[in-house]
Amino acid sequence: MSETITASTPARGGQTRTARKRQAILDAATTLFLRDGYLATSMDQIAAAASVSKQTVYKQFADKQSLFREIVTGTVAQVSDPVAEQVASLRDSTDLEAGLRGLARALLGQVIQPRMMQLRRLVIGEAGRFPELGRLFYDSGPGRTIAALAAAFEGLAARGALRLEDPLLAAEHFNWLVMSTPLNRVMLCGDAELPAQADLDHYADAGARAFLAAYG
Amino acid sequence: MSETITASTPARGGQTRTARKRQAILDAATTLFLRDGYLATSMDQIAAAASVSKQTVYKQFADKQSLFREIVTGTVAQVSDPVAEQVASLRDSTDLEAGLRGLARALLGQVIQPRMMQLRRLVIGEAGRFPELGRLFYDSGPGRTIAALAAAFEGLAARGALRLEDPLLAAEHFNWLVMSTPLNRVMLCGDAELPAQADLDHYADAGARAFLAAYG
Amino acid sequence: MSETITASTPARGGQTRTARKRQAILDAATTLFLRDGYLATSMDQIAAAASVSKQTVYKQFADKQSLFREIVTGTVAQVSDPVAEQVASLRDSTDLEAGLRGLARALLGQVIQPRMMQLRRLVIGEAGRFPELGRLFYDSGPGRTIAALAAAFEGLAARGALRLEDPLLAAEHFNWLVMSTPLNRVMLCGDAELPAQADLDHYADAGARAFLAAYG
Amino acid sequence: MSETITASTPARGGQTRTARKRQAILDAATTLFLRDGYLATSMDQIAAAASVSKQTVYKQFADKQSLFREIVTGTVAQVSDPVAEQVASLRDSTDLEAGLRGLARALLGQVIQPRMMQLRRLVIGEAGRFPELGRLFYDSGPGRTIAALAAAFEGLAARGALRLEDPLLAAEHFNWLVMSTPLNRVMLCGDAELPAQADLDHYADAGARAFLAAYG
DNA sequence: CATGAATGAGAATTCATTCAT
DNA sequence: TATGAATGAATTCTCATTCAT
Repeated sequence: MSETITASTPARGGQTRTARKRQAILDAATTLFLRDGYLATSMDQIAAAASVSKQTVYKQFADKQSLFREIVTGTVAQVSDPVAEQVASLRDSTDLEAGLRGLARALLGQVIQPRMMQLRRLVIGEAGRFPELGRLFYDSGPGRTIAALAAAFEGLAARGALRLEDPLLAAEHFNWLVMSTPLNRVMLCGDAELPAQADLDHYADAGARAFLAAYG
Repeated sequence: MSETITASTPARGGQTRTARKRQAILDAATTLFLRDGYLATSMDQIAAAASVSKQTVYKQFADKQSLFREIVTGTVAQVSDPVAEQVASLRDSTDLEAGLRGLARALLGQVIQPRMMQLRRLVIGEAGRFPELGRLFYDSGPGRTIAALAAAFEGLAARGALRLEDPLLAAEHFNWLVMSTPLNRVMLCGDAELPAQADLDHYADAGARAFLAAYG
Repeated sequence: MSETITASTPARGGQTRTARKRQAILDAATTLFLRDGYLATSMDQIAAAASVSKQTVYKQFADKQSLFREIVTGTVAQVSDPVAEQVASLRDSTDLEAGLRGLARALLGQVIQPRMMQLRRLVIGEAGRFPELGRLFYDSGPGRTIAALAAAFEGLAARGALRLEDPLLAAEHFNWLVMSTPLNRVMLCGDAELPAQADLDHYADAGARAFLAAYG
Repeated sequence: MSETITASTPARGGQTRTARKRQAILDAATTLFLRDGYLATSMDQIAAAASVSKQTVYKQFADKQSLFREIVTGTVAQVSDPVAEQVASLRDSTDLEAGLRGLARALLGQVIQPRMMQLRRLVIGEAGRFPELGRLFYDSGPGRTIAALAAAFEGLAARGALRLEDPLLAAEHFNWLVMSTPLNRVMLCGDAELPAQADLDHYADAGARAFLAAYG
């Protein structure tokens, strides 16, 4: 018997047609939700942007809230991963100042990405409607980074490379010294205000330097 | 200014009836916008909450956007005032550490108020729709505080009480060292996460201490 | 001061404009719900039939269910009243057979009205969605009639005019002897099957006669 | 009739796969239509409940109305059969009272079954949309029973066992004396109101007794 | 032949805004 | 002037039915 190609033909990219459509919906919805917010984005828009019928959207996602939650959860997960490794590499750094400066630049670079800033604005703006997403964002974003920093700092303090009593507090201080200034400016004044790379580096370096002056 | 005599009886509080209704609308709209956001608040709700007909709302405010802008502008103005004085008083403080600690507590106390946090979330969430409000908030909030701090720090540096090259940068560092930790936590995790007063003081003190360790 | 005619001008029929519109909505909705059922009647249809905007409908009635409940409750009330009096007059009737026959005709006449039959069908058909309406209908319709009959029969039995042990049971028997035949036929076969007045009288008389044969 | 050989393997129960699917659809649709009504049941639900694709449903049944008609017709047929025999057996009964009482209990037992009550509610509720189903139900249900009763009663009257002029009328009276009370209560107040078996027997006995008192 | 997608419409409900009274 | 009604469109979600794969 010849091999019949049936129903779910696994076409482009090894994905079934359904999975491809699902991905198109997720992509479209991500773009729209991040740009316009939850209420200002309609399911019609999403379906149109994904070149998919509304039915298909509703067959894949129970309702608008589910879709939104999935979008935010997924986007958070995408961005929260790479941070931890960078923090961990701090322990082995021989030149602490250089290590902190590099880390500062990396962290700030992560956080200041347009996509990341939109997500932050979105989550903050919808904190009333979706409180669990705010907490999720905190835990996988700042919370996670700070926890990793605290662990690293504790190690450095044990080696005498840092002088500190409360590693968590020091981690908070480092984190926000490095990124609060550009973060808040961009968050409130828009991506138009996004500083040039040189300025970002300057903020990062200055934050690392101030941290070392206080805890070095 | 001469008192305008209108058809309306100038009753309670020396305000004309029209002015009183206008105020009722503003109050109601402030509460609702801050709680539910721009899109989720309807003109019907506002009129009902102000015990006023919808027509009256439209007579006083051209449209929803105007009303929203006025609300945000007004609320921003209310809160941004008292900060400057407190910063200015830093110059005359004999005990710098105590002065900074007091200032830190005061600033954080201002910023962490529920009303203030709601406003911040609202402005950030609507940054896409009302970019000018984001900038306004920044300029009358963090921007203004930081500018005042920079001026004060410059004076202290001139007196040799602080060691710094870039007063604006130092001001940024002080500001965010003091409030970033609780601010971000509450902003994302909700007012439920609002720390107790003792914890707030601790954050403020720790921020001031770290600042002094770096710049003192 | 001249008497100003303000806002709610009490116009036609002593009703305010709002009340008049409300009544128009109720009338239209009654007709449509009775004719087409709950699900097959749309709020658009109702608004159109009442020559009223959909907004006006929703301002008067919270939602479709509320409107439906009000319709059914109101229609039930309209029809359930006149029965009791007729039953009560039975006690004073000197000619029991004539009295019962008259009562039978009256009861059947009430129940068999098209409006009443539609209501019955509607309530039965929606018993799943609105169980409370089924009970309401029962209590104000058959239940009430039967209770009144039972009371009357008890009196007659005390006078020796009827021979019975369980007045409630006798009341049930009388009621259904009189109306089950035409009621069930019309309910299932439609108003097209509605018997002529002479046939109705015949059913009523035959029911009363059978009742007397059993309980006389 | 020759057994058709199709592409499908004639598996379980000697039924072809197609026939099995058809049956699954009918079962699922029966359950859903009886429980939720015509409009509130969607073809999607039916397909899902039958574990069959929607296309398969439409391959077997032209449209929703056809499927509904088939459901109701079939369910009516299932239940209407056993009644006739029981009625017929009345002729040979030596003890008329016992025979009537037994028949009354049997009839009521048939009619009061939950499945039967759901069907009755469904047919009544959809009488507007599907008038032919109401008539069908009447003819195969009450109509058929009453006709059989009339025939039996005529025989008994000829034997002098009953005293009656209009056998059809007597049949109607017997039928409704026996079941109207519980039937109407359950139909309107829901299956929650379903009387216990003892109560049902009591209604049946009382109905038979009243009938005998009138016609014996 | 059967699965998922598409269609095209229609449901309930809400909105910002503007007339009429 | 201020109230209720109207407008007209948009929202989320569902439906019966039909293609395409």
